[in-house]
Amino acid sequence: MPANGNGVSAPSIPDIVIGRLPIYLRALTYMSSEGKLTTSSNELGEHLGISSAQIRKDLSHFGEFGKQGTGYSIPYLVDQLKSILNLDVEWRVAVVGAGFLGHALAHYNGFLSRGFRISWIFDSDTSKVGHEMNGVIVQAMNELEETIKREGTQIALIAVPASMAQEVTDRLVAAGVQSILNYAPINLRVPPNVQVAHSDPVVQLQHMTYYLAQDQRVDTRE
Amino acid sequence: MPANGNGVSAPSIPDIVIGRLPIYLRALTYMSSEGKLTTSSNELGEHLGISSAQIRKDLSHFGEFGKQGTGYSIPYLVDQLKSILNLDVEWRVAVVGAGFLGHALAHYNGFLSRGFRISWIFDSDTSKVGHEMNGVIVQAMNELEETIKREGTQIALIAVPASMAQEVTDRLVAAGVQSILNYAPINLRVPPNVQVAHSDPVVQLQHMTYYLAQDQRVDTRE
DNA sequence: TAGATTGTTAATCGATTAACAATC
DNA sequence: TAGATTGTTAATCGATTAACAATC
Repeated sequence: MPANGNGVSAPSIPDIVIGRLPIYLRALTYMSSEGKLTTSSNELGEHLGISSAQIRKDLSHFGEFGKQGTGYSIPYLVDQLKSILNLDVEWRVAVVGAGFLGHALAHYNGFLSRGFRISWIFDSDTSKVGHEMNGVIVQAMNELEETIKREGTQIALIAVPASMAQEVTDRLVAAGVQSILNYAPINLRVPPNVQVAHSDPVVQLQHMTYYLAQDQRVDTRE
Repeated sequence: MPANGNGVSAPSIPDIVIGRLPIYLRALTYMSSEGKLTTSSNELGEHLGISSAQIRKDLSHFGEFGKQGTGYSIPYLVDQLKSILNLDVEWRVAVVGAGFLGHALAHYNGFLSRGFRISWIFDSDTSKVGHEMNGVIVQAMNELEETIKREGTQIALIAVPASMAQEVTDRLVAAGVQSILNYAPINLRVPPNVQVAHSDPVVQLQHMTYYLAQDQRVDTRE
């Protein structure tokens, strides 16, 4: 679901293709860190468990990035993918909720190296407000709207309890946030111009338990 | 990708359908907590932004759970979905890595109410070993194999740095783990009989930035 | 040059949707 | 009974794959 709501019809690229580009970028960055300078659609596909045809088809939506006979220059393709994904500048991100999860997000090193900086943290608990988390001062919830509007914040991570998540969402959206990564296990209602992604580990685990044989489980009877 | 590797051909149900069942279950549980007793494919679809036809088709793979004219009993459908997903007993889960993320996972309340219990935590940092995290004692990494084998652990969460994730995976798989939820931002290699799910917030954010207008971003030049 | 690999086309495959008879 | 909604079929839509001419 593109959910970009910009109303642009035209040769729109399938959202499922967009969703694979960050995976390609991650794999190429990894290859680069291993010292590799070139790769082929076949090699990249084997690394990811994806067919080489799919990789070539996906990339062909955006241009011609390879060379017959030799494949792709990794640094060049990394640059191109970053540009396509609007990662040529750093995105500043707000975190709402300074509990265990907010804490983990604030300290996660993986954001900065891949285009994102946790720049604001909000929490309703006054005992947390004013304290620093990895260089960011926790702000009170009543400062949320003013800060988001003033700074033009477009991206927020929701790390509050499920019971608060919709209310927080409504406030973020009203203040101008365009993209939300939601860690609360509920379905958020947002206007069509706002993007929401979900992170719910239980959904992922429940998907996997379908394939796990019952007879191998720990028997909790007595 | 089913990746269940059990080699069973037959009237296998599409993996994409399996992946939606936990979403349905979550929404139905939410409706139930709101006091609702019945729903229709139309109402559930509106709640989730999915067509009613898709919901009926998905459920039809497993049986007939509704009544013409009145729809679905929520408690009954919840029970059925839990049974299909093998959630009628509690799954015990191991966490590898007791950093900020491992800490957040150990303290997350959402697991227990939805079928999973964090029962073991491992870390290589000897200063963490022996300390309690939400009722679980952190064990040393060299106890991993023995514990996993003895307890028959089938599910593990990987919350270690990317540089350690493949090695940890290999050890988990060798010890008998069948399903892995990986929080490290690298592609794990596993045998075909082992399931891997990824949780990488940066991948989700990069997907969304594709749709964010460049001219609205904060300009970091100057 | 010979070998390798791209970008693209057409064919295949699979998933979603629309429609409706059945029936509560 | 009349209205509502299911489960299912067939049609549509979209995504993946196989194949290959072009060319590095």
